[in-house]
Amino acid sequence: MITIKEIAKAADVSPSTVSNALNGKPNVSEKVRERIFALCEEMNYQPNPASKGLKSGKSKTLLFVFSDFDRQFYLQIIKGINQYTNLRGYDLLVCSAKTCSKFMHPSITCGSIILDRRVQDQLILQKASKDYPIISLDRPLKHQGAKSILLDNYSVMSELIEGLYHRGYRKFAFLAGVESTLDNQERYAAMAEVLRSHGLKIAPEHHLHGDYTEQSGYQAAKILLLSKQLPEIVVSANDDMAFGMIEAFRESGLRIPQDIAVTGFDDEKPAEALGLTTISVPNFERGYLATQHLINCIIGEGDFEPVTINARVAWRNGTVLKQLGSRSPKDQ
Amino acid sequence: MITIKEIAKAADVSPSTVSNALNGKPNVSEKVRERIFALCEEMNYQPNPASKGLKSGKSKTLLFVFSDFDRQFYLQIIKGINQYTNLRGYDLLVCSAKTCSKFMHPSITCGSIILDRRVQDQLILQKASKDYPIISLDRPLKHQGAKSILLDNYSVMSELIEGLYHRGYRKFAFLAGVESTLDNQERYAAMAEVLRSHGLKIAPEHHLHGDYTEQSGYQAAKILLLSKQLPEIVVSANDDMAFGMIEAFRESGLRIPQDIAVTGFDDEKPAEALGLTTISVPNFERGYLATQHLINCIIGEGDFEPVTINARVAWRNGTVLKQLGSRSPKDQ
DNA sequence: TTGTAGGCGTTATCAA
DNA sequence: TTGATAACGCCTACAA
Repeated sequence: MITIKEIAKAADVSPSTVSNALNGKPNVSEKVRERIFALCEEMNYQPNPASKGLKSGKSKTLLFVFSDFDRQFYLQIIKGINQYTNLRGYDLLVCSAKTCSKFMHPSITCGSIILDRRVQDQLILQKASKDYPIISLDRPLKHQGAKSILLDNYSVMSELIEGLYHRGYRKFAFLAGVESTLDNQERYAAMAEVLRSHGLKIAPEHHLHGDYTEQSGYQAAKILLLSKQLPEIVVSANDDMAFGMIEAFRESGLRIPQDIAVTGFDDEKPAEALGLTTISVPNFERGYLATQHLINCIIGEGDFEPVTINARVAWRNGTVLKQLGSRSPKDQ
Repeated sequence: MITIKEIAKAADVSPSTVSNALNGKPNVSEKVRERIFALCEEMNYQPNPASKGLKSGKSKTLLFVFSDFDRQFYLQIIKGINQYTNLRGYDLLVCSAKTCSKFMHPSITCGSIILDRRVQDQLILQKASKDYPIISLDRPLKHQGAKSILLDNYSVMSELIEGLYHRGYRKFAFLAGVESTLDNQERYAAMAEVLRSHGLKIAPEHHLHGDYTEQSGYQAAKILLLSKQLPEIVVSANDDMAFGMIEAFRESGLRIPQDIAVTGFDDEKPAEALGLTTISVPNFERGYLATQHLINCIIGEGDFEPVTINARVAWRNGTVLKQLGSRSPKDQ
């Protein structure tokens, strides 16, 4: 590797002069500057970013941590992050939970956005500080240096269930995601509460379990089909599982939405083509906003109060009937 | 930031002893080692990766460069890269073209995989060397230090067109992507050659142009609909444009595939649901393979000969008729 | 078993 | 306008 020293030797000046020239300092003569630039070109000099970070300690690079490369909507989040990062003149680096610890360091990056359940809370708390702010998505944390951006699962899920109730649905099933996640808990709590307020509840055999994958939705549907009584509608904790269910129902000859209705959560790309009623999460905006907060914290103009953002119900007709008929759901 | 020095002071030993302890060197007594570890924990010591890379120069971190956060199938490539990277005990960093130059340096990463048209050939040639190998996807390069992994567009496109010919199609249109890209050129050349071998060619008004986006496909279809004579089939240079076309045709009341057939390229997720006949590219495998070659080059066991991989035609019935009828295509 | 000293590539300070 | 020197945090001979 060519270093500043070798350029200096070739240009017959001192290393500091080369450094000054390269950094556009005014105290270098035009003649010398030109000579140095020519030599850098010629010798293919590549500045060593590690040593640069050593002295200065500042990096102007943000880190985004995520691993779940299956979930397409994450791309929208990256897009939002990427766009705002560029806007403010920062660089973006992406890595997965496995290796993020190493890169969450002021000498490499100056802050991070975490969207990866596999990152331990403890690691975030350990790394976060006013000098190294961290934004965590979908993960409530109370810490000076860590700021949470949360989705208001509860409100939007309530809106969905209310809407379904008013369309005439009474017999609900819930397809849960990973039980331990806060998202899942909130989505379930909202649903249960709205139903309770209408004197309804979910039958135990209609409380289904998946792990957010399409396959688990397929399996849950197959199991549901064994039960004596089918629900009128299955509310899935995410789209992927809803897709799996729909496939399983269709395979069994059930018509959707006439025989059984399905809703999702996330509004992934195929949801629109399928006409799936689901929850549309403003992912691009989430990423954008997260980055905005992060940079503000970095430059000392942000606070560490949690922020909540809203989603909306995307009503579509492919998987939910407009009007079920309040008492006799099967007479379609 | 807590450094090794401060730990040393607190533990009342020298910095080198701390370094030795932390690196598991045998020349540290159990007592001292324990004291040091406890203090690191207590003081929340975070080793500075930049300085580590300074001396050794080796990083065991790979870089993947891509920006096109819209194209979903890139996720599959990352998945493949990520999986193999983990397998070999390396770390993975992802960045976009805009900032990659900075991170393509031995002090940060030890090699990169480039899948981003916006990265200039020149930059790759400048950075690549036996000590810093670069794998470029879909970009032919001849250079010691850079290895190309290319898709055999020509063969698979020939197979598609032959198959369509044998199904009875005669009047072909081609919806081109960005003209300057090699991918597009090869796809067109294969199509033209197969048609020529059967004494056919594409009418000038049936040579359509897009830029790989869904919207451009939609527009191209609208323009095509103005022409006096419609083709029997439009072969699109990618899926996204095919999706746009299909939407436009349907809006105009055309039935697909009865009135007009469509094929794509990429086999993106929605292609299956739509029944779109398209080219399925083994993206996960490409990523996996690219990483394998990269690491082999890094450890000095690879070569820099280009590699070609094969795609396959995914025949589906939603957008192409099984048998058009060799002479009278419209009598469906 | 521990400590000292030098170096990695760059930047900043200060002197020439 | 330039150059010498020290410093950033860590590692590694080598000396004690």
